[in-house]
Amino acid sequence: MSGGLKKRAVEILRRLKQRFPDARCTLDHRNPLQLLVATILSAQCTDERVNKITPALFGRYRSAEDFAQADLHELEQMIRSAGFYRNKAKNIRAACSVVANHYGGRVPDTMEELLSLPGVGRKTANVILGNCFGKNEGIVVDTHVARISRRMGLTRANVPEKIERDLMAILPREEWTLFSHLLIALGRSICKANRPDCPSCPVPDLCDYARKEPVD
DNA sequence: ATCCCGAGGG
DNA sequence: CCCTCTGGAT
Repeated sequence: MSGGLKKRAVEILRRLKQRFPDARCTLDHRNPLQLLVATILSAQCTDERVNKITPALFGRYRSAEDFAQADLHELEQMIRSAGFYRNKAKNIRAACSVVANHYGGRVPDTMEELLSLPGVGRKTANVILGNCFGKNEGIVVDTHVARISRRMGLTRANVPEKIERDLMAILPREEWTLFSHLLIALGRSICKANRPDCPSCPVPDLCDYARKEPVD
């Protein structure tokens, strides 16, 4: 059973909150539309790079309709440095076109509606629901969350959907959004992909990886 | 070389 | 399950 696992997860959460009291969404945005665009841009690309692009982008395109009518080539050039720019430009324009034409210019606030937008998967939908609408419909599973959850023994799964389900089963729902931000903060600073700095980690005693891979 | 808050398609 | 799409930072 997962009774012990739940307690462990809650303790991990408690200590991470102490260590990263300011953990939050690091993508710059002022409204759901901007977060939608920024999140599409963030695929396989750091938030810092997305944040370098968005000021000019949001100055040039101010509404879903603006994005929907964007010249594809111009949009591509503006987001070039985020990588996958052709797909992303197409997805931004297509998603905003649906928002403009089918949702009256407002980004929808349900999982089902968000998933119906082209270029929006579970991950992007969770980011928007959690950070714009205060909803915990699921847990954002990015590469950090996936890697750390496995290292800590909170899941053994590899597929993001399965990892998400495992995490949802052991974490209090009201903490789902914060949990992602905390693990991402930990992943960027300490629990990195190649050389995790276990001695600096606030939860090495609760982590399978730290216990069997003692550093130095 | 490896990694970055992915999604869609085969 | 696999693959592709892309560029910049380290």
